[in-house]
Amino acid sequence: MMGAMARKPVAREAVLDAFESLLIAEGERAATLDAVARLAGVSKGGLLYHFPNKEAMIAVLLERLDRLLAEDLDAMAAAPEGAAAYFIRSSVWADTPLDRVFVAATRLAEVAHAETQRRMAGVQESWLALLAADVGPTMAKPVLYMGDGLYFNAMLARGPGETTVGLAGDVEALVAAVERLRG
Amino acid sequence: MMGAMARKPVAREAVLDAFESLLIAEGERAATLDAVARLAGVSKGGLLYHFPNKEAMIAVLLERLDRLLAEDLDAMAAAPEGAAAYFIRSSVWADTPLDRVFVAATRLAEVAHAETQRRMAGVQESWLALLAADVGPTMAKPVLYMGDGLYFNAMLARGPGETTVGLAGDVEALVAAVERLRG
DNA sequence: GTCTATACGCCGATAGAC
DNA sequence: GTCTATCGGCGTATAGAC
Repeated sequence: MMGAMARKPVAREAVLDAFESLLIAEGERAATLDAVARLAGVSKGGLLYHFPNKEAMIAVLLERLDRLLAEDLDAMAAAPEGAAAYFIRSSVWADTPLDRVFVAATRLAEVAHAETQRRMAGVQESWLALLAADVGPTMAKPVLYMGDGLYFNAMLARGPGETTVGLAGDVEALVAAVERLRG
Repeated sequence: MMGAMARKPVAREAVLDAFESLLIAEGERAATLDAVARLAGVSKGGLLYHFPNKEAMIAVLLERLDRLLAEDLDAMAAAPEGAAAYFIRSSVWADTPLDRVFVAATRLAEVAHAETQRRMAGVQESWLALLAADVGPTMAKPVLYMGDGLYFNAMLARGPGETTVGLAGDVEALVAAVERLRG
């Protein structure tokens, strides 16, 4: 028998993953309940058993964002290369769980979803604080914007996923730039 | 009498402006034909007289983008402070005509509108070329990403418009950062 | 827990009056 | 040139069978 903690049926996670994937690959408009259900391999009715409505699905996605982000902030604070270098390197699209929720959430923020916008603003503040501790308060924003720009470009390319080949090569130039800004 | 060049009725421009405003302030999903028509002060049928369908409206918006962008590239190339400093300063949201079409177009690119994505990629290349001529090939991308990050943040804030007050003060730090990267 | 069937509103677009 | 009326389709959500 499963313990009392063993909830979260597989179907539920599959639905959430499908929602995330569609947001990333095809944008918010394509992430309809129908499309999500199809990709997750359930019916629309089945989907709506797990999530009473679309807002509920978004809310759980944002929980996932919070959780993965908290882990990443710990890693960033403890990074041997320093928070700034860690941040830049992790701003390249690498299809990690955090990359995925982050981009998915960005798609929601872009269509003016208020709660998502609030969360994303909070994320930026957290990153900024750690960057300021590493490279100083005045250079923190330049570094933050460099990382954000990386994401922005990856997303415009034509949705991430297709790893813009040139990008990986740019990271070292960015890390080098960060070193010059340090102090 | 107006000369042969005097086309473009006011209503047509009003519709385009309304479309742009809605994209900026409320995102792509809110920029429906109904909403655009209402904001422009015409009926849906009236709107569809000027633009046979929504794609046509997007196409004309992209023409506006191209036109304003070409002007800005000229100014950037000729800027006394250098292309990089000009670029960073102009990446701050200032509600200029170019800022507005650019953000509006970004909203369309975000929902995976193919043609818009192509145009935006072209824009990035043009900027990159001018930046490379100013700060050198390796530091061009760090500068480009800084500017893009500025836009990204302004858009996440909660749609641009509400000028994130702190931002204006950050510009000098960014310009200073660019100076450090020069070489 | 998962499905089918269905209600209902909104979106894009057409037809045709004025 | 601008309007009203209307259609087909899709997207969210509900009801209820299995």
